[in-house]
Amino acid sequence: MSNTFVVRLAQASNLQPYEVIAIDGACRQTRQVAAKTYLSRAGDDAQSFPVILAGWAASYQILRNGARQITRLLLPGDAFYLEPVHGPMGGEEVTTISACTIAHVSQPELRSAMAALPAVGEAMRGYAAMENAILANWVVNVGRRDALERIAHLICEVHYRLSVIDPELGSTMFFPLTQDDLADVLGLTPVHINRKLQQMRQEGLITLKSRQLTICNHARLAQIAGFDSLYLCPRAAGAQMPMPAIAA
Amino acid sequence: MSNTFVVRLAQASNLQPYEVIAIDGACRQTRQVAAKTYLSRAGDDAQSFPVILAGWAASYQILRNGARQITRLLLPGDAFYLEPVHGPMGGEEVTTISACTIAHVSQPELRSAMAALPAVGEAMRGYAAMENAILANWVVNVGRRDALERIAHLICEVHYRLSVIDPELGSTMFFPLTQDDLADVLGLTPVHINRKLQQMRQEGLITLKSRQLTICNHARLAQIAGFDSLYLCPRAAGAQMPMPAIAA
DNA sequence: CGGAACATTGACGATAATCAAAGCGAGTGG
DNA sequence: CCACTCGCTTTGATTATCGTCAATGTTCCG
Repeated sequence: MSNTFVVRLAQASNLQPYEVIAIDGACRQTRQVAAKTYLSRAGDDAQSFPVILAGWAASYQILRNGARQITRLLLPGDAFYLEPVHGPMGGEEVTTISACTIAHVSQPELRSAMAALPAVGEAMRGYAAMENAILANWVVNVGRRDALERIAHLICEVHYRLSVIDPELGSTMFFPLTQDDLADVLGLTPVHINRKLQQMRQEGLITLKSRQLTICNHARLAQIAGFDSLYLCPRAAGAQMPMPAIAA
Repeated sequence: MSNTFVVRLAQASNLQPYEVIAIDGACRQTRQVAAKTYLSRAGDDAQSFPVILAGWAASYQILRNGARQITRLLLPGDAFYLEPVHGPMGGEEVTTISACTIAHVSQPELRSAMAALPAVGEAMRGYAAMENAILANWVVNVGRRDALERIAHLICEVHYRLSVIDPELGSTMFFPLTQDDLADVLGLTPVHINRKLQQMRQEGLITLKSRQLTICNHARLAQIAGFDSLYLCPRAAGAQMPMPAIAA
Protein backbone atom coordinates (compact mmCIF):
# COMPACT_ATOMS: atom_id res chain seq x y z
CA MET A 1 0.00 0.00 0.00
CA SER A 2 1.94 2.98 -1.23
CA ASN A 3 -0.98 5.17 -0.39
CA THR A 4 1.06 8.05 0.95
CA PHE A 5 3.15 8.18 -2.19
CA VAL A 6 0.02 8.33 -4.33
CA VAL A 7 -1.19 11.27 -2.30
CA ARG A 8 2.10 13.06 -2.76
CA LEU A 9 2.19 12.38 -6.46
CA ALA A 10 -1.31 13.67 -6.81
CA GLN A 11 -0.47 16.78 -4.84
CA ALA A 12 2.71 17.40 -6.75
CA SER A 13 1.11 17.03 -10.15
CA ASN A 14 -2.22 18.55 -9.23
CA LEU A 15 -3.91 15.40 -10.42
CA GLN A 16 -6.54 13.40 -8.59
CA PRO A 17 -5.35 10.38 -6.64
CA TYR A 18 -7.42 7.99 -8.76
CA GLU A 19 -5.51 9.13 -11.84
CA VAL A 20 -2.25 8.04 -10.27
CA ILE A 21 -3.34 5.01 -8.29
CA ALA A 22 -1.73 2.73 -10.87
CA ILE A 23 1.50 3.18 -8.90
CA ASP A 24 -0.02 1.15 -6.17
CA GLY A 25 0.15 -1.98 -8.26
CA ALA A 26 3.91 -1.67 -8.62
CA CYS A 27 4.46 -1.79 -4.88
CA ARG A 28 6.19 -5.09 -4.25
CA GLN A 29 7.12 -5.42 -0.64
CA THR A 30 7.11 -3.55 2.61
CA ARG A 31 9.65 -3.73 5.38
CA GLN A 32 10.28 -2.26 8.81
CA VAL A 33 13.54 -0.41 9.38
CA ALA A 34 14.88 0.63 12.77
CA ALA A 35 15.92 4.18 13.57
CA LYS A 36 19.39 5.30 12.49
CA THR A 37 19.80 2.61 9.94
CA TYR A 38 21.96 3.27 6.93
CA LEU A 39 20.01 2.54 3.77
CA SER A 40 22.40 1.50 1.08
CA ARG A 41 21.57 1.94 -2.53
CA ALA A 42 23.30 -1.28 -3.44
CA GLY A 43 21.44 -3.26 -0.86
CA ASP A 44 18.10 -2.40 -2.34
CA ASP A 45 17.02 -4.16 -5.45
CA ALA A 46 18.30 -1.98 -8.25
CA GLN A 47 15.03 -2.63 -10.02
CA SER A 48 12.96 -0.84 -7.43
CA PHE A 49 12.98 2.36 -5.45
CA PRO A 50 11.95 2.89 -1.85
CA VAL A 51 8.99 4.91 -0.61
CA ILE A 52 8.53 5.95 2.99
CA LEU A 53 5.14 4.90 4.27
CA ALA A 54 5.73 5.83 7.90
CA GLY A 55 8.57 7.42 9.86
CA TRP A 56 11.30 9.86 8.92
CA ALA A 57 14.49 9.43 6.96
CA ALA A 58 17.06 11.80 5.53
CA SER A 59 19.53 11.98 2.71
CA TYR A 60 22.84 13.60 3.51
CA GLN A 61 26.45 14.08 2.59
CA ILE A 62 29.51 13.83 4.77
CA LEU A 63 32.36 16.25 4.12
CA ARG A 64 36.02 15.44 4.46
CA ASN A 65 36.19 17.24 7.80
CA GLY A 66 33.47 14.95 9.11
CA ALA A 67 30.68 17.49 9.01
CA ARG A 68 27.32 16.18 7.93
CA GLN A 69 24.74 18.10 5.97
CA ILE A 70 21.27 16.71 5.58
CA THR A 71 19.99 17.66 2.17
CA ARG A 72 16.51 16.30 2.30
CA LEU A 73 14.10 15.16 4.93
CA LEU A 74 12.18 12.14 3.74
CA LEU A 75 8.73 12.16 5.27
CA PRO A 76 5.87 9.71 4.80
CA GLY A 77 4.98 9.66 1.12
CA ASP A 78 8.46 10.55 -0.08
CA ALA A 79 10.43 8.41 -2.48
CA PHE A 80 14.17 8.32 -2.98
CA TYR A 81 16.79 6.84 -5.23
CA LEU A 82 14.39 7.53 -8.06
CA GLU A 83 17.14 7.82 -10.62
CA PRO A 84 20.85 7.30 -10.28
CA VAL A 85 22.92 10.44 -10.78
CA HIS A 86 26.15 10.19 -12.69
CA GLY A 87 29.20 12.34 -12.30
CA PRO A 88 30.67 14.39 -9.49
CA MET A 89 27.37 15.73 -8.29
CA GLY A 90 26.21 12.39 -6.93
CA GLY A 91 27.28 10.95 -3.61
CA GLU A 92 24.27 11.08 -1.35
CA GLU A 93 23.55 8.59 1.37
CA VAL A 94 20.29 7.89 3.14
CA THR A 95 19.62 7.02 6.74
CA THR A 96 16.50 6.59 8.79
CA ILE A 97 15.86 9.13 11.52
CA SER A 98 13.09 7.26 13.28
CA ALA A 99 11.85 3.74 12.72
CA CYS A 100 10.34 3.55 9.26
CA THR A 101 8.02 1.50 7.17
CA ILE A 102 9.37 1.41 3.66
CA ALA A 103 7.72 0.08 0.52
CA HIS A 104 9.58 -0.86 -2.63
CA VAL A 105 8.15 0.14 -5.97
CA SER A 106 9.09 -1.88 -8.99
CA GLN A 107 10.83 0.24 -11.58
CA PRO A 108 9.91 -1.93 -14.57
CA GLU A 109 6.26 -1.97 -13.60
CA LEU A 110 6.36 1.75 -13.03
CA ARG A 111 7.84 2.24 -16.46
CA SER A 112 5.02 0.20 -17.94
CA ALA A 113 2.51 2.28 -16.06
CA MET A 114 4.10 5.47 -17.37
CA ALA A 115 4.00 4.14 -20.91
CA ALA A 116 0.37 3.15 -20.60
CA LEU A 117 -0.92 6.13 -18.63
CA PRO A 118 0.47 9.56 -19.44
CA ALA A 119 -0.87 10.84 -16.15
CA VAL A 120 1.55 8.61 -14.26
CA GLY A 121 4.55 10.04 -16.07
CA GLU A 122 3.23 13.51 -15.51
CA ALA A 123 2.80 12.78 -11.83
CA MET A 124 6.38 11.56 -11.56
CA ARG A 125 7.68 14.69 -13.25
CA GLY A 126 5.51 16.81 -10.99
CA TYR A 127 6.95 15.01 -8.00
CA ALA A 128 10.47 15.67 -9.19
CA ALA A 129 9.57 19.32 -9.66
CA MET A 130 8.25 19.45 -6.12
CA GLU A 131 11.46 17.95 -4.78
CA ASN A 132 13.29 20.62 -6.67
CA ALA A 133 11.17 23.37 -5.22
CA ILE A 134 11.71 22.05 -1.72
CA LEU A 135 15.45 21.91 -2.25
CA ALA A 136 15.50 25.40 -3.71
CA ASN A 137 13.65 26.64 -0.65
CA TRP A 138 16.23 24.95 1.46
CA VAL A 139 19.00 26.77 -0.29
CA VAL A 140 17.23 30.04 0.39
CA ASN A 141 16.73 29.03 3.97
CA VAL A 142 20.31 28.11 4.67
CA GLY A 143 21.74 30.88 2.56
CA ARG A 144 19.77 33.90 3.63
CA ARG A 145 18.01 33.32 6.92
CA ASP A 146 19.42 33.52 10.41
CA ALA A 147 19.18 30.69 12.89
CA LEU A 148 15.77 31.59 14.29
CA GLU A 149 14.21 32.04 10.88
CA ARG A 150 15.70 28.79 9.66
CA ILE A 151 14.28 26.75 12.48
CA ALA A 152 10.91 28.41 12.11
CA HIS A 153 10.91 27.75 8.40
CA LEU A 154 11.84 24.13 8.81
CA ILE A 155 8.99 23.61 11.24
CA CYS A 156 6.52 25.29 8.92
CA GLU A 157 7.71 23.26 5.98
CA VAL A 158 7.54 19.97 7.79
CA HIS A 159 4.14 20.77 9.17
CA TYR A 160 2.91 21.65 5.74
CA ARG A 161 4.29 18.52 4.13
CA LEU A 162 2.90 16.30 6.84
CA SER A 163 -0.49 17.94 6.66
CA VAL A 164 -0.72 17.15 2.96
CA ILE A 165 -0.46 13.47 3.76
CA ASP A 166 -2.54 13.67 6.90
CA PRO A 167 -5.23 16.33 6.59
CA GLU A 168 -6.27 15.59 10.18
CA LEU A 169 -2.92 16.78 11.47
CA GLY A 170 -3.30 19.33 14.20
CA SER A 171 -0.70 21.56 15.75
CA THR A 172 1.08 18.71 17.53
CA MET A 173 3.16 16.23 15.60
CA PHE A 174 5.78 13.54 15.82
CA PHE A 175 9.16 15.22 15.37
CA PRO A 176 12.04 12.78 15.76
CA LEU A 177 14.94 15.10 14.95
CA THR A 178 17.44 15.49 17.77
CA GLN A 179 19.16 18.81 18.19
CA ASP A 180 22.18 17.31 16.50
CA ASP A 181 20.00 16.32 13.56
CA LEU A 182 18.49 19.77 13.43
CA ALA A 183 21.96 21.24 13.31
CA ASP A 184 22.84 19.02 10.36
CA VAL A 185 19.64 19.95 8.60
CA LEU A 186 20.00 23.66 9.08
CA GLY A 187 23.73 24.10 8.74
CA LEU A 188 24.26 25.19 12.34
CA THR A 189 25.80 23.73 15.48
CA PRO A 190 23.87 21.75 18.07
CA VAL A 191 24.72 24.29 20.73
CA HIS A 192 23.29 27.11 18.73
CA ILE A 193 20.18 25.12 17.92
CA ASN A 194 19.69 24.52 21.59
CA ARG A 195 19.84 28.19 22.46
CA LYS A 196 17.48 29.24 19.73
CA LEU A 197 15.02 26.51 20.62
CA GLN A 198 14.95 27.78 24.14
CA GLN A 199 14.31 31.25 22.86
CA MET A 200 11.41 29.95 20.78
CA ARG A 201 9.96 28.18 23.76
CA GLN A 202 10.27 31.28 25.90
CA GLU A 203 8.53 33.33 23.28
CA GLY A 204 5.67 30.86 23.28
CA LEU A 205 6.17 29.79 19.69
CA ILE A 206 6.60 26.07 20.11
CA THR A 207 6.81 23.19 22.52
CA LEU A 208 9.29 20.42 21.82
CA LYS A 209 9.82 17.55 24.19
CA SER A 210 10.41 13.84 23.74
CA ARG A 211 9.94 14.00 19.99
CA GLN A 212 6.61 15.76 20.22
CA LEU A 213 6.46 19.17 18.62
CA THR A 214 3.59 21.55 19.17
CA ILE A 215 3.21 24.73 17.23
CA CYS A 216 1.74 27.16 19.74
CA ASN A 217 1.57 30.23 17.55
CA HIS A 218 1.49 29.29 13.92
CA ALA A 219 0.81 32.77 12.62
CA ARG A 220 3.84 34.24 14.27
CA LEU A 221 6.00 31.25 13.44
CA ALA A 222 5.13 31.56 9.77
CA GLN A 223 5.76 35.27 9.95
CA ILE A 224 9.22 34.80 11.40
CA ALA A 225 9.95 32.09 8.87
CA GLY A 226 8.67 34.07 5.93
CA PHE A 227 6.64 31.00 5.08
CA ASP A 228 3.84 31.85 2.71
CA SER A 229 1.13 29.64 4.05
CA LEU A 230 -1.38 31.75 2.20
CA TYR A 231 0.56 31.51 -1.00
CA LEU A 232 -1.80 32.00 -3.87
CA CYS A 233 -1.06 29.45 -6.51
CA PRO A 234 -2.20 30.84 -9.85
CA ARG A 235 -2.42 27.58 -11.74
CA ALA A 236 -3.96 25.68 -8.88
CA ALA A 237 -6.62 28.29 -8.28
CA GLY A 238 -9.97 26.59 -8.05
CA ALA A 239 -8.42 23.16 -7.78
CA GLN A 240 -9.31 21.35 -4.60
CA MET A 241 -5.83 20.82 -3.20
CA PRO A 242 -5.58 19.49 0.32
CA MET A 243 -4.69 22.91 1.61
CA PRO A 244 -3.69 22.59 5.24
CA ALA A 245 -5.37 24.51 8.01
CA ILE A 246 -2.34 26.61 8.71
CA ALA A 247 -3.86 29.92 7.89
CA ALA A 248 -3.67 32.54 10.58
CA MET B 1 18.64 23.82 -32.41
CA SER B 2 18.45 22.79 -28.79
CA ASN B 3 21.71 20.97 -29.14
CA THR B 4 23.04 21.88 -25.73
CA PHE B 5 19.93 20.59 -24.05
CA VAL B 6 20.25 17.28 -25.85
CA VAL B 7 23.80 16.97 -24.59
CA ARG B 8 22.69 17.67 -21.03
CA LEU B 9 19.84 15.21 -21.23
CA ALA B 10 22.15 12.56 -22.56
CA GLN B 11 24.65 13.24 -19.83
CA ALA B 12 22.03 13.25 -17.12
CA SER B 13 20.44 10.01 -18.20
CA ASN B 14 23.62 8.30 -19.33
CA LEU B 15 22.08 7.77 -22.74
CA GLN B 16 23.62 8.56 -26.08
CA PRO B 17 22.66 11.84 -27.71
CA TYR B 18 21.11 10.12 -30.71
CA GLU B 19 18.66 8.38 -28.37
CA VAL B 20 17.40 11.71 -27.16
CA ILE B 21 17.67 13.81 -30.26
CA ALA B 22 13.89 13.68 -30.72
CA ILE B 23 13.74 16.68 -28.39
CA ASP B 24 15.26 18.75 -31.08
CA GLY B 25 12.14 18.51 -33.17
CA ALA B 26 10.08 20.11 -30.43
CA CYS B 27 12.17 23.25 -30.41
CA ARG B 28 9.93 25.97 -31.78
CA GLN B 29 11.61 29.33 -31.64
CA THR B 30 14.74 31.01 -30.46
CA ARG B 31 15.13 34.49 -29.11
CA GLN B 32 17.82 36.80 -27.82
CA VAL B 33 17.45 38.22 -24.35
CA ALA B 34 19.53 41.05 -22.90
CA ALA B 35 21.41 40.77 -19.62
CA LYS B 36 19.46 41.33 -16.41
CA THR B 37 16.12 40.73 -17.97
CA TYR B 38 13.36 39.34 -15.85
CA LEU B 39 11.91 36.23 -17.46
CA SER B 40 8.32 35.88 -16.47
CA ARG B 41 6.61 32.56 -16.49
CA ALA B 42 3.37 34.09 -17.64
CA GLY B 43 4.97 35.82 -20.56
CA ASP B 44 6.23 32.62 -22.04
CA ASP B 45 3.82 30.44 -23.85
CA ALA B 46 2.48 28.11 -21.20
CA GLN B 47 2.71 25.31 -23.71
CA SER B 48 6.46 25.47 -23.93
CA PHE B 49 9.46 25.68 -21.65
CA PRO B 50 12.67 27.62 -22.16
CA VAL B 51 16.12 26.18 -22.71
CA ILE B 52 19.31 28.23 -22.47
CA LEU B 53 21.39 27.82 -25.59
CA ALA B 54 23.97 30.48 -24.77
CA GLY B 55 24.57 32.81 -21.84
CA TRP B 56 23.83 32.57 -18.15
CA ALA B 57 20.61 32.98 -16.22
CA ALA B 58 19.55 32.30 -12.64
CA SER B 59 16.47 31.42 -10.68
CA TYR B 60 16.12 33.11 -7.34
CA GLN B 61 13.87 34.13 -4.51
CA ILE B 62 13.56 37.48 -2.83
CA LEU B 63 12.90 37.55 0.90
CA ARG B 64 10.76 40.07 2.70
CA ASN B 65 13.82 41.92 3.94
CA GLY B 66 14.93 42.39 0.35
CA ALA B 67 17.70 39.80 0.39
CA ARG B 68 18.05 37.74 -2.73
CA GLN B 69 19.14 34.13 -2.89
CA ILE B 70 19.97 32.58 -6.20
CA THR B 71 18.89 28.97 -6.10
CA ARG B 72 20.11 27.77 -9.45
CA LEU B 73 22.51 28.93 -12.07
CA LEU B 74 21.15 28.24 -15.52
CA LEU B 75 24.00 27.55 -17.89
CA PRO B 76 23.90 26.66 -21.58
CA GLY B 77 21.92 23.46 -21.93
CA ASP B 78 19.75 24.03 -18.89
CA ALA B 79 15.98 24.14 -19.03
CA PHE B 80 13.63 25.79 -16.59
CA TYR B 81 9.95 26.05 -15.80
CA LEU B 82 9.76 22.39 -16.68
CA GLU B 83 6.76 21.81 -14.50
CA PRO B 84 4.72 24.23 -12.47
CA VAL B 85 4.95 23.72 -8.72
CA HIS B 86 1.85 24.10 -6.62
CA GLY B 87 1.61 25.18 -3.03
CA PRO B 88 3.76 27.25 -0.71
CA MET B 89 7.04 25.85 -1.97
CA GLY B 90 6.81 27.61 -5.31
CA GLY B 91 7.64 31.24 -5.90
CA GLU B 92 10.82 31.26 -7.93
CA GLU B 93 11.67 33.92 -10.45
CA VAL B 94 14.18 33.77 -13.26
CA THR B 95 16.46 36.48 -14.60
CA THR B 96 19.24 36.53 -17.11
CA ILE B 97 22.74 37.22 -15.84
CA SER B 98 24.36 37.83 -19.18
CA ALA B 99 22.77 38.17 -22.59
CA CYS B 100 21.19 34.86 -23.50
CA THR B 101 19.95 32.88 -26.43
CA ILE B 102 16.86 30.99 -25.35
CA ALA B 103 14.98 28.30 -27.22
CA HIS B 104 11.42 27.29 -26.50
CA VAL B 105 10.52 23.63 -26.46
CA SER B 106 6.96 22.67 -27.14
CA GLN B 107 5.46 20.78 -24.23
CA PRO B 108 2.82 18.92 -26.26
CA GLU B 109 5.38 17.75 -28.76
CA LEU B 110 7.68 16.73 -25.96
CA ARG B 111 4.87 14.76 -24.39
CA SER B 112 4.31 12.97 -27.67
CA ALA B 113 7.99 12.20 -27.91
CA MET B 114 7.98 10.80 -24.39
CA ALA B 115 4.98 8.63 -25.19
CA ALA B 116 6.60 7.33 -28.36
CA LEU B 117 10.16 6.93 -27.11
CA PRO B 118 10.71 5.68 -23.59
CA ALA B 119 14.28 6.94 -23.72
CA VAL B 120 13.05 10.52 -23.92
CA GLY B 121 11.00 10.17 -20.76
CA GLU B 122 13.92 8.52 -19.08
CA ALA B 123 16.19 11.34 -20.15
CA MET B 124 13.84 13.93 -18.73
CA ARG B 125 13.68 12.08 -15.42
CA GLY B 126 17.44 11.80 -15.42
CA TYR B 127 17.70 15.52 -16.02
CA ALA B 128 15.37 16.23 -13.12
CA ALA B 129 17.49 13.94 -10.95
CA MET B 130 20.60 15.84 -11.97
CA GLU B 131 18.99 19.14 -11.07
CA ASN B 132 18.17 17.63 -7.73
CA ALA B 133 21.71 16.48 -7.20
CA ILE B 134 23.05 19.92 -8.04
CA LEU B 135 20.64 21.56 -5.64
CA ALA B 136 21.50 19.09 -2.91
CA ASN B 137 25.16 19.88 -3.43
CA TRP B 138 24.30 23.52 -3.11
CA VAL B 139 22.63 22.94 0.21
CA VAL B 140 25.75 21.19 1.42
CA ASN B 141 27.84 24.01 0.10
CA VAL B 142 25.94 26.81 1.74
CA GLY B 143 25.24 24.84 4.90
CA ARG B 144 28.61 23.40 5.76
CA ARG B 145 31.42 25.16 3.94
CA ASP B 146 33.11 28.42 4.78
CA ALA B 147 33.37 31.29 2.34
CA LEU B 148 36.56 30.18 0.65
CA GLU B 149 35.38 26.62 0.18
CA ARG B 150 32.05 27.81 -1.16
CA ILE B 151 33.58 29.99 -3.82
CA ALA B 152 35.99 27.27 -4.80
CA HIS B 153 33.20 24.75 -5.04
CA LEU B 154 31.05 27.02 -7.15
CA ILE B 155 33.88 27.54 -9.58
CA CYS B 156 34.55 23.82 -9.83
CA GLU B 157 30.90 23.06 -10.34
CA VAL B 158 30.44 25.67 -13.03
CA HIS B 159 33.57 24.57 -14.80
CA TYR B 160 32.43 20.99 -14.72
CA ARG B 161 28.95 21.78 -16.02
CA LEU B 162 30.30 23.96 -18.78
CA SER B 163 32.85 21.37 -19.80
CA VAL B 164 30.12 18.79 -20.28
CA ILE B 165 28.55 21.01 -22.90
CA ASP B 166 31.85 22.16 -24.35
CA PRO B 167 34.50 19.45 -24.13
CA GLU B 168 36.99 21.89 -25.63
CA LEU B 169 36.69 24.16 -22.61
CA GLY B 170 40.07 24.99 -21.15
CA SER B 171 40.89 26.63 -17.87
CA THR B 172 39.61 30.06 -18.94
CA MET B 173 35.92 30.71 -19.27
CA PHE B 174 33.26 33.36 -19.53
CA PHE B 175 32.07 34.12 -16.01
CA PRO B 176 29.51 36.92 -15.94
CA LEU B 177 28.67 36.90 -12.22
CA THR B 178 29.44 40.16 -10.46
CA GLN B 179 30.56 40.04 -6.87
CA ASP B 180 27.03 40.97 -5.86
CA ASP B 181 25.72 38.04 -7.86
CA LEU B 182 28.26 35.74 -6.29
CA ALA B 183 27.12 36.89 -2.88
CA ASP B 184 23.52 36.06 -3.75
CA VAL B 185 24.54 32.67 -5.07
CA LEU B 186 26.66 31.73 -2.09
CA GLY B 187 24.68 33.26 0.74
CA LEU B 188 27.36 35.79 1.66
CA THR B 189 27.84 39.54 1.41
CA PRO B 190 29.53 41.24 -1.53
CA VAL B 191 32.20 42.66 0.74
CA HIS B 192 33.12 39.28 2.03
CA ILE B 193 33.17 37.83 -1.47
CA ASN B 194 35.55 40.56 -2.49
CA ARG B 195 37.99 39.81 0.30
CA LYS B 196 38.00 36.10 -0.32
CA LEU B 197 38.43 36.57 -4.05
CA GLN B 198 41.49 38.66 -3.40
CA GLN B 199 42.81 35.95 -1.17
CA MET B 200 42.28 33.39 -3.91
CA ARG B 201 44.07 35.58 -6.41
CA GLN B 202 46.97 36.09 -4.04
CA GLU B 203 47.25 32.37 -3.51
CA GLY B 204 47.44 31.88 -7.24
CA LEU B 205 44.24 29.88 -7.45
CA ILE B 206 42.31 31.94 -9.96
CA THR B 207 42.26 35.02 -12.12
CA LEU B 208 39.02 36.93 -12.49
CA LYS B 209 38.76 40.13 -14.42
CA SER B 210 36.16 41.62 -16.76
CA ARG B 211 34.05 38.49 -16.73
CA GLN B 212 36.90 36.20 -17.62
CA LEU B 213 37.72 33.54 -15.09
CA THR B 214 40.87 31.48 -15.26
CA ILE B 215 41.49 28.52 -13.03
CA CYS B 216 45.21 28.64 -12.35
CA ASN B 217 45.49 25.67 -10.04
CA HIS B 218 42.65 23.29 -10.55
CA ALA B 219 43.96 20.54 -8.33
CA ARG B 220 44.27 22.78 -5.34
CA LEU B 221 40.99 24.52 -6.05
CA ALA B 222 39.17 21.19 -6.14
CA GLN B 223 40.93 20.15 -2.99
CA ILE B 224 39.82 23.26 -1.14
CA ALA B 225 36.31 22.85 -2.49
CA GLY B 226 36.11 19.19 -1.66
CA PHE B 227 34.98 18.70 -5.24
CA ASP B 228 35.34 15.11 -6.31
CA SER B 229 36.49 15.55 -9.85
CA LEU B 230 37.76 12.01 -9.77
CA TYR B 231 34.48 10.75 -8.45
CA LEU B 232 34.10 7.16 -9.45
CA CYS B 233 30.58 6.57 -10.60
CA PRO B 234 29.76 2.90 -10.08
CA ARG B 235 26.86 2.71 -12.50
CA ALA B 236 28.52 4.77 -15.15
CA ALA B 237 31.72 2.78 -15.03
CA GLY B 238 32.73 1.87 -18.50
CA ALA B 239 30.22 4.25 -20.03
CA GLN B 240 31.78 6.86 -22.26
CA MET B 241 30.61 9.97 -20.50
CA PRO B 242 32.10 13.26 -21.58
CA MET B 243 34.30 13.34 -18.53
CA PRO B 244 36.07 16.70 -18.43
CA ALA B 245 39.79 17.02 -18.26
CA ILE B 246 39.78 18.39 -14.76
CA ALA B 247 41.78 15.63 -13.19
CA ALA B 248 44.87 16.72 -11.36
C1' DC C 1 21.11 0.71 38.85
C1' DG C 2 24.02 2.06 35.33
C1' DG C 3 25.05 3.72 31.00
C1' DA C 4 24.42 6.03 26.72
C1' DA C 5 22.33 9.39 24.14
C1' DC C 6 20.60 13.76 24.36
C1' DA C 7 20.05 18.50 26.28
C1' DT C 8 21.83 22.49 28.63
C1' DT C 9 25.14 25.97 30.30
C1' DG C 10 29.16 29.15 30.29
C1' DA C 11 33.31 31.39 28.62
C1' DC C 12 35.72 32.60 24.73
C1' DG C 13 37.00 33.01 19.76
C1' DA C 14 36.39 33.49 14.80
C1' DT C 15 34.03 34.09 10.65
C1' DA C 16 31.20 36.89 8.39
C1' DA C 17 27.92 41.10 8.47
C1' DT C 18 27.38 45.97 8.61
C1' DC C 19 28.31 50.69 7.60
C1' DA C 20 30.49 54.01 5.13
C1' DA C 21 33.63 55.91 1.97
C1' DA C 22 36.75 55.96 -1.77
C1' DG C 23 38.68 54.09 -6.12
C1' DC C 24 38.32 52.25 -10.67
C1' DG C 25 36.79 51.54 -15.52
C1' DA C 26 34.00 51.47 -19.34
C1' DG C 27 30.77 53.74 -21.89
C1' DT C 28 28.20 58.43 -22.80
C1' DG C 29 27.58 62.86 -24.15
C1' DG C 30 29.09 67.43 -24.63
C1' DC D 1 38.92 64.36 -26.60
C1' DC D 2 37.81 65.01 -22.06
C1' DA D 3 34.81 65.31 -18.28
C1' DC D 4 30.98 62.71 -16.33
C1' DT D 5 28.40 59.11 -14.63
C1' DC D 6 27.05 54.61 -13.34
C1' DG D 7 28.00 50.17 -11.97
C1' DC D 8 31.24 47.58 -9.86
C1' DT D 9 35.18 46.83 -6.84
C1' DT D 10 38.10 47.81 -3.01
C1' DT D 11 39.24 49.32 1.69
C1' DG D 12 38.83 50.18 6.75
C1' DA D 13 36.66 50.05 11.24
C1' DT D 14 33.38 48.02 14.03
C1' DT D 15 29.80 44.71 15.39
C1' DA D 16 27.33 40.37 15.96
C1' DT D 17 26.01 36.03 14.92
C1' DC D 18 27.48 31.82 15.29
C1' DG D 19 31.22 28.31 16.36
C1' DT D 20 34.30 25.98 19.63
C1' DC D 21 35.50 23.74 23.77
C1' DA D 22 34.37 21.71 27.80
C1' DA D 23 31.64 20.51 31.59
C1' DT D 24 27.34 19.41 33.79
C1' DG D 25 22.38 17.80 33.71
C1' DT D 26 18.74 15.05 32.23
C1' DT D 27 16.06 11.42 30.18
C1' DC D 28 15.42 7.14 28.54
C1' DC D 29 16.12 2.23 28.43
C1' DG D 30 17.93 -2.21 29.29
